[in-house]
Amino acid sequence: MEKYNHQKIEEKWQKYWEEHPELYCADDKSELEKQYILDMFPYPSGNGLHIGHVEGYTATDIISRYWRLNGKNVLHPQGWDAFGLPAENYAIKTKIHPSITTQKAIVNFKKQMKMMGFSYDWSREVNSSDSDYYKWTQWFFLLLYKNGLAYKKKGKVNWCESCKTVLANEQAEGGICERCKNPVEQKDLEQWFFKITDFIEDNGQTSGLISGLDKIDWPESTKMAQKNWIGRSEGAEIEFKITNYELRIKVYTTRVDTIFGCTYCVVAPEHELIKNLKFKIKNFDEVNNYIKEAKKKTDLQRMESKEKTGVKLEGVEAVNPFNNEIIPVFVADYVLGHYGTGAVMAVPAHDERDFEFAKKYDLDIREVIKSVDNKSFIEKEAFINDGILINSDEYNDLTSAKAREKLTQWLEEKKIGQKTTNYKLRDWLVSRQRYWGAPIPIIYCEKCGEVPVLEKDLPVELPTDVDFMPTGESPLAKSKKFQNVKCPKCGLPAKREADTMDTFVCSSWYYLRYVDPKNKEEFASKEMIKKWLPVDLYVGGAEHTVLHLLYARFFTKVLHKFGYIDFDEPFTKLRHQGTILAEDGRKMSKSFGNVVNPDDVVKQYGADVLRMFEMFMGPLEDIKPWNTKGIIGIVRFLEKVWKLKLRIINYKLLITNDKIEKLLHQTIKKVSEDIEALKFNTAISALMVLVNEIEKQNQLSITNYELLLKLLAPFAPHLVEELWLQLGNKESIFKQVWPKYDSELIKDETINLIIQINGKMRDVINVAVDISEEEAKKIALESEKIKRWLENKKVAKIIFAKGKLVNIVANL
RNA sequence: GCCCGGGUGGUGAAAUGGUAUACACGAGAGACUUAAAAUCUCUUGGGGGAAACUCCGUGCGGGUUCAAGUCCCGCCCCGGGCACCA
Repeated sequence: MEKYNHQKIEEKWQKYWEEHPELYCADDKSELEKQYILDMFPYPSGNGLHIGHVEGYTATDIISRYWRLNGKNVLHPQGWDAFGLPAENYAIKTKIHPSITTQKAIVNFKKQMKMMGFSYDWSREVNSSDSDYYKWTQWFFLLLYKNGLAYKKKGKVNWCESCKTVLANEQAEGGICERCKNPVEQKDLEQWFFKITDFIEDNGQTSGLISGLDKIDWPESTKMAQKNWIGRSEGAEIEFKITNYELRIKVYTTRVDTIFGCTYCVVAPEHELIKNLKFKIKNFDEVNNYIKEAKKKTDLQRMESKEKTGVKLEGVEAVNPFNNEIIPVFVADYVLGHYGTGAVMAVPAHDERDFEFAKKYDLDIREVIKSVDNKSFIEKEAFINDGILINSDEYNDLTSAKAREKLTQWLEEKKIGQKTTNYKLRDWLVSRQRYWGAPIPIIYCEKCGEVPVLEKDLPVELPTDVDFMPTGESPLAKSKKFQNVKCPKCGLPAKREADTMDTFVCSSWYYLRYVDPKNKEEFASKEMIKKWLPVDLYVGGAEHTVLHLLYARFFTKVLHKFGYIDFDEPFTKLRHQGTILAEDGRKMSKSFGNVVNPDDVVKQYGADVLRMFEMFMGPLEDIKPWNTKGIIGIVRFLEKVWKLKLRIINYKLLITNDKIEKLLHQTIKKVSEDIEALKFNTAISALMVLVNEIEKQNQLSITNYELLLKLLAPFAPHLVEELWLQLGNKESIFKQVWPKYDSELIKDETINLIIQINGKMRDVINVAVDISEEEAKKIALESEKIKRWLENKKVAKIIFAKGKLVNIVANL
């Protein structure tokens, strides 16, 4: 018998599959039940596919193959998230146009995916940098624009000096640029935003970004991360009068119940009150200096030192509306300008930050909430929990919750405040001063102002003749041909918007395009949307928890609201593949020199081995370290399967082997259930148990061997195709039907009945599976071992768990 | 600090409240071989014992239960997310 030669076999079958697209292409016309299995489309980097891609893509490939064998009409596409900063940065370094490097990377990625045997429907391939694709990205921009959901606004935005562009908040987490890891600065710039905040709560018939999470099957951690990022908080806005003046300070608080403990107010450095009260502030120079210094700080610097600083606004005083007390006002950068009202009422006794500030500047600390157990540590720290009100006039003795309700009611009656909900989530900044992205389809006319490009004029093509070196100016502004156009409204000379869109805009809708990728009239036809969407299973890395996954949900909700689609959550079920660490336990990184390259592993062991090894390492979602030594286990397993052929005998000559039959059917059940639950590691171990058992027999029927091959097919497609052919079959194994187990056959006739004494196992007796309670107890007590254990003991009671055990409770 | 996960052999890991450690790696012993590799067989949680057998054992301390890796309470440690959001 020929040796198992993975290189030869894998090459052969990859060629065969290429020639037989009907084996894996989704069928738009089929009446069969659909399954849409989606991977997060990769950014085609020059480094090629890495081991982490292989993990997620293998999981979806197994599922896709499994559902096809189960008679489902499976849509399993792949494409390229091709725009973006890395390609452009690389282009800047090498002076090669990003379209060329990207195209090269795509060719390599695709080759590697085929090398892995992934069964993608390549007829639906999309590339976000193709004008056929970004035409629709621009169309979505216009849809948002026309509905008031895309707008231009001047304000403080994140600026990355190294990437020379603005960034969305989600891409500047922790004050660091998501791409280049340099600190982000704040700049005052006019930029384009998408109104994602309109969709936080339910919007008409469309579920909101918060409540929509309740109806989808996503990892709890991902849902929580999104909720935290949205950061909903309920509180109240309250107006504080300023003495001897008409202006008022509006503050936001979630703790109205602590208002009798408010001993000062604080406004953020950028608060307009300071400008408006310039003439009243006696120490304006000092205040102004403080503001200038505060503005200079990056978010990162602000975070590094949480030391509270601030300056009192001399000559300005506020009045607490509840007790008419006159209190000082400070400017301090621990209050954020963009959140709430940009001003707070400070209650040092019950807020950590106010406490710190009050201690530093020696301000009054007044206790107004006592804990239920009456303990007070106010000398050392703030008491921030809810409790019972004290020192609060007629509100004394109320609980915090009740007090909030009553105090807010009073504010609303007096019209000096109201209940308010605030969110941390801000609108999505989508414009970028970079070249390699989809141009924003807006034209500026001196007469008509901001004018959207007409739909019939889409796409606005990205010019190829532009110097893409970044300067902070949008590179597109350098192309006269691109910029100088006629106004679509009045026909007079006008200028195009020169910014491009954030790549996350492109990836917010790509899963819609796969259902109808060639459509020239619409982003996808209603019919195809209805047929395929939403996505049944989405697998990708956890790093997209608040970026792509939030944006994609937002887009879906917009399309739902305007009647383009009839679902408002794009991904019914989501799973993240856990990071595969390097052998040394660190992250794989070029700089550590510990990167495992799939090409090398495939060359040495084969794609089937790599696929199965990654699935066998542990649960899909767990973080797992790579261990080259372990690969040999899978190699041995596949070689065993290969060699089993030698044991085949014609079934007519075979005396049926009940033990193998039974185990085989138990394995069918186990593998089917495990695949559906994405528990590939235990599915593989079940296959190993089966093969180990078959090996112990010296003969194997063709039928049983074929069943084994079918079970293994989703995991090791190349090997099984070859063995299937060698058995004399003419058609691909993937035209077969997934085996069904015989529920009668897998039933056990006898079981090992566990006999416990006080919960500890003392004997095991083989009995009929349906043994009665009476009989079981009798057998248990008759056991010699048990008798010995029960000497000098009294049996108090006997527990019987049907089909499992007998537990004798005994004492002295 | 807050919010999620998670802690089981030498290692990756299994286990609807019911035999803890399946499967795999590694290690040890043996078979085959002049030898090695490969392959095959056996052993492999720890302690005690010649053995039969027995005691201990799922991060720590309590609890619920006939029975806890699994459920509850309080800690410790590790990983991840958010972080001056009032």
